[in-house]
Amino acid sequence: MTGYGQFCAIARAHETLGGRWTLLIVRELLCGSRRFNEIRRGIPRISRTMLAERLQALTHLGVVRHETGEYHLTPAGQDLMPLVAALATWGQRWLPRHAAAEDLDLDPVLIDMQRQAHLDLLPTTPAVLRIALRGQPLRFMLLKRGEASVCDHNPGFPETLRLGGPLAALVAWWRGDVAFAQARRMGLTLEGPRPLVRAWPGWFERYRFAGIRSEAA
Amino acid sequence: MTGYGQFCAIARAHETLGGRWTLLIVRELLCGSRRFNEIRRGIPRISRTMLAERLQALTHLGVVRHETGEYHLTPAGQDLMPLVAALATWGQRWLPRHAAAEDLDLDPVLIDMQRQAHLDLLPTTPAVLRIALRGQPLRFMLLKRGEASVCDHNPGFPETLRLGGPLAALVAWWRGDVAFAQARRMGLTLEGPRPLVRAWPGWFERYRFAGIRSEAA
DNA sequence: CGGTATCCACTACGATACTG
DNA sequence: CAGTATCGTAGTGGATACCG
Repeated sequence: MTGYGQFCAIARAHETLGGRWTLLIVRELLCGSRRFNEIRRGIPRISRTMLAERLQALTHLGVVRHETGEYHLTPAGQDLMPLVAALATWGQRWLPRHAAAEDLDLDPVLIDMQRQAHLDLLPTTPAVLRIALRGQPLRFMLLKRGEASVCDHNPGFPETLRLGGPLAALVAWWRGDVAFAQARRMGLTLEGPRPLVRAWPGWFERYRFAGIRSEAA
Repeated sequence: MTGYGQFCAIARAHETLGGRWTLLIVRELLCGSRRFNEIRRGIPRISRTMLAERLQALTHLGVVRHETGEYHLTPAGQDLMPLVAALATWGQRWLPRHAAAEDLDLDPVLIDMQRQAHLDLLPTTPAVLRIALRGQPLRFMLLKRGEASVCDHNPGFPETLRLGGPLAALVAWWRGDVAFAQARRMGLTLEGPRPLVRAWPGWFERYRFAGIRSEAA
């Protein structure tokens, strides 16, 4: 017995979209990812098999279109934005903030930061941020006027800034749980020239849903 | 590997609420069900074990409160309404209407009809509707001013109306896919005194999301 | 890079029986 | 009525290896 046997659109939509990974893939596409491995970078724990399967299912459903190696949302897919936003809003509002900071991957955070950088506020002289968070892989972020990008290796410029400490502290700030100063009190370290360090948090518009107040007991 | 490893509230909310059955249980509670078996009547295919488990999980999450044998939504639970509505809206708009009429259970439809009856439009002299749809269990609906209820056996009044034909036709009307006249062309039959038959469809405010236009190709 | 094919482990789920 | 306990299975999804 696989179906719910219900006429109601809630059940039918859940049968269709409720599978593991599915809505995360939609989120990646809503955020602008287009290529197979680009999507994967935002969802590191999904297997290639699974991603391929889900993308095919979404294509058959009419949510995704696949042409010239790129995946795009159809109108039906774009219309999933309210649903995804409702999920995020509820989660920000009611899920406990402190927990869940365990067992997180770094890359999705960095990709989100890259997406949310104020490109026009970045410094004109390129700055490279070395990101060495406890227990996480080493990463670099290039920040210069008009461009923000993440790489595994230093792109060639001098490392002007160094970020260290626990990922949980970075996430707490990014997600809107605490101010940057408090994230530093949680162990996050940002080192480099004083003016750049002071300016750095302002270079980013935090997580899209960072503004939603927590109501969790 | 069970988690998504994502900081994002979408993933966290989905880990929490995305399991099979969970949102259907929330829907039942949002619609006003309170007792264990009352919830089950709206979700006939869930096992008792599963329902008990899910309710416990929801209680631990702070979405449901259990006292004096009744289940209630907490504020966090009531705040799931926008999410459930977004799911239903997307489903009504984009999922194919024709299909999915196979393999449906009758009872959830009848319960929804009972909930959506205009109690003040029902006739003052009680009318019993005998519901004998092809391949479905026999049911009765008592309709009288101020009360609508569903039972497995005739509650004692004469059967003034008889409903027959395929469940798919009833559902198509209820869900807003077709007008009542067209449902009859799909094989739905309603027999009884002419004035009651004519009035009957007007006694109900159809499915909550019946008004949402389908955009499906 | 962008997938597909195959295999295996696990666990989520349903059926059944039992309790207060 | 309102559950809990136990157990067997079907199906999901991850790992691995392989293609174009």
